[in-house]
Amino acid sequence: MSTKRYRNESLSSGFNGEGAIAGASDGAFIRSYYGYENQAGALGSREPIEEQRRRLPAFGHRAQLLYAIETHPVVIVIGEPGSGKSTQLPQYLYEAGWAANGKAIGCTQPRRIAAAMLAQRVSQEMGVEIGTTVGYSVRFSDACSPETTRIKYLTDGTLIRECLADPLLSAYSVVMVDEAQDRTIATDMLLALLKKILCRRKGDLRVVISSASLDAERFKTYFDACYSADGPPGTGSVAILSISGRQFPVDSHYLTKPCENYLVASIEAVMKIHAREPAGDILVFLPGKDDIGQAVAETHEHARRENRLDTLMITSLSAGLSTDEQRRAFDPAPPGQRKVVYSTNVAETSVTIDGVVYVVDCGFVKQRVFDPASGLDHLVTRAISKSSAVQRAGRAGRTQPGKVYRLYTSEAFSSGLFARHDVPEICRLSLAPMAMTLKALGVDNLVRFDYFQSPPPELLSQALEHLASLGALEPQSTALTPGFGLYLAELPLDSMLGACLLNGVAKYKCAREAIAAVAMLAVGGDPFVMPNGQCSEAGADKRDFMVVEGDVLTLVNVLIAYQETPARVRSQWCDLHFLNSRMLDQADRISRQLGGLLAKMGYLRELCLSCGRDFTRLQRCLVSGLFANAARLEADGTSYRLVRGGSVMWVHPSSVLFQATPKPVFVVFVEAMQTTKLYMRSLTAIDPNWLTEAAPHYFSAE
DNA sequence: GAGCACTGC
Repeated sequence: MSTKRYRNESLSSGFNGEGAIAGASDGAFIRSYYGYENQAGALGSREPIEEQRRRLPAFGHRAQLLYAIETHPVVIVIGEPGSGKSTQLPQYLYEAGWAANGKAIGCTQPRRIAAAMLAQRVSQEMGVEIGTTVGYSVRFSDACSPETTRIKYLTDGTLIRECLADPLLSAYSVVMVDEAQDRTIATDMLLALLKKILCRRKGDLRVVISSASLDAERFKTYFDACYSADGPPGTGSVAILSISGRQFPVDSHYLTKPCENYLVASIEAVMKIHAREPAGDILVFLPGKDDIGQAVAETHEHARRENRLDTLMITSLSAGLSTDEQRRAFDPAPPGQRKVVYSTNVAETSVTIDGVVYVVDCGFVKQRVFDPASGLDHLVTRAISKSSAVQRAGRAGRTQPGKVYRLYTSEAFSSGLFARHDVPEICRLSLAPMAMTLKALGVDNLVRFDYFQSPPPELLSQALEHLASLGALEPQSTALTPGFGLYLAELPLDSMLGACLLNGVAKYKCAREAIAAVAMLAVGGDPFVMPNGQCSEAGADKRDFMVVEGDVLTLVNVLIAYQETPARVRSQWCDLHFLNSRMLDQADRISRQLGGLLAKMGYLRELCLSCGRDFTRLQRCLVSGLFANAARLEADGTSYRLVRGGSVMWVHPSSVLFQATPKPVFVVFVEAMQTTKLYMRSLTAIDPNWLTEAAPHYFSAE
């Protein structure tokens, strides 16, 4: 490993190392969620809150920001992490009277946890109860009151939903779109909707776009175009502001020659840091859970052989872990020990781990991509972007100067192998949900819509064809069909699952089972836990719920049994049957939310209908939404072939049909996964006649 | 006989 001192320019530029103090920051704030607010965080500090607020970099820009927003309908704020932009800007606007007219200042976040935590933090800073002046609104949790809430944190998805009821967002005087560099589909949609709304509201709405990256010009160009048409010519519509962050310098170290195996290299790097570097925790970025598990085991083994096990605290972090399991990664190492956290991308933006001084970056990430030709999702491991590398490195400099060890050469990093930015979601995911929402908002022509970034035409046409095949679009006008299409757009579900649900309720009269099925599938994952040493007992319990019709019916059995268990003993019941109670609780909440939405759509009477033991009704209901994912057994008796498109597919080993012999001749699946083979997950055995019944047009050529 | 990155309404 090269020890040449190399300071990454994009990291050191604009970073304010000198004079930086540990105090209130976005990071300290997120950390407080895990209960560590007393460690150098703002909340436990003796310093009065007002004093802490004044020390934030954002405070020095207060007047400048307020002037900019007074004189410009759109302000773009480039803020480094730790600048205080997310917590302070809305407060400055509130203090300056932007909410005095009874309207609210909205601040959107891509993630629920960030919205809730920011609201928590800001309500404390302002000394008010959460849900009064300061509130938040995310799925399943609404701490807002329309009468009193003036600063409102919400996810961008929630604000888009609010657009459906209030297309001009008339309840807001200012909308701040935070973390715009993430470029989620929801953020992209919101930018486009806000541009339209700005033109209609004639100057009484302000938009603040807050982004960590430096491509402010792109945001400016997009919103400037809005004003060249019907506003005064020339400049004056969009202002750009830059707020430096609170970040210590991070020295970058590259490999002198490429490594063959990033897993081996990362463990070596950890052991070297541990042997040679002064105190400070190590954060290692790996692409997936399996890598992390292996790394934990091998690091353990290395440390044991070197007789240094008592000097290392080895932890892992990924989104799938329970809160208790995650907590260990945030626990401080005991005295005399150094903590190592092997993490997926969650640690890149979503959470901040205190005390990290060294970052090891393998240079890879797992990303979902959608193939419009087959209509299938794939999970691929690919090289990270340069901005992602900078973000990962920055994690080493939150509390003191740090070091990043990059497991690739500096030549490779400068080459085209690492893209400048990540491919935004609108260019790599299925656009069916976006297309439905835009249609529901009255956007007729999705091809000529003024996107922040235009999606690839093949993704857009695939989405429209897909929605048409489900019966959500009128054949000629491509408007949403009055009942089905509009309802589908209102459901917080993937379009295929939404179609299963609506047909299950209205057509197949099995609302109870249909709701249970889509709720379980929406949560995702495997409800059956296999504890070490108790695999045979756990396997026996799994068999109690298993049915030959496949995974989805098995999931329905599990959730209905859970729901029939009295609430106070559900958790013990789950332990007894080796089930993941967190997952079932989440599925139960989703099923209740869906029930409420269906009742509002006028299906109150149908809601209690059940198909009982008549499973075929539920199977036909599933086919009505999943027919595009139909596969037929090949002559070999194990592999399948997609009915439309012809890809060869395999039953995923997690499926209850994996061991079944003989296998069903026809199946529908919920998702495809490409790893060593193209696997089908969440299967249901079907009768091929149901395919033509559900979608005669779709299978007419067969 | 393999293994789910991460969000969100």
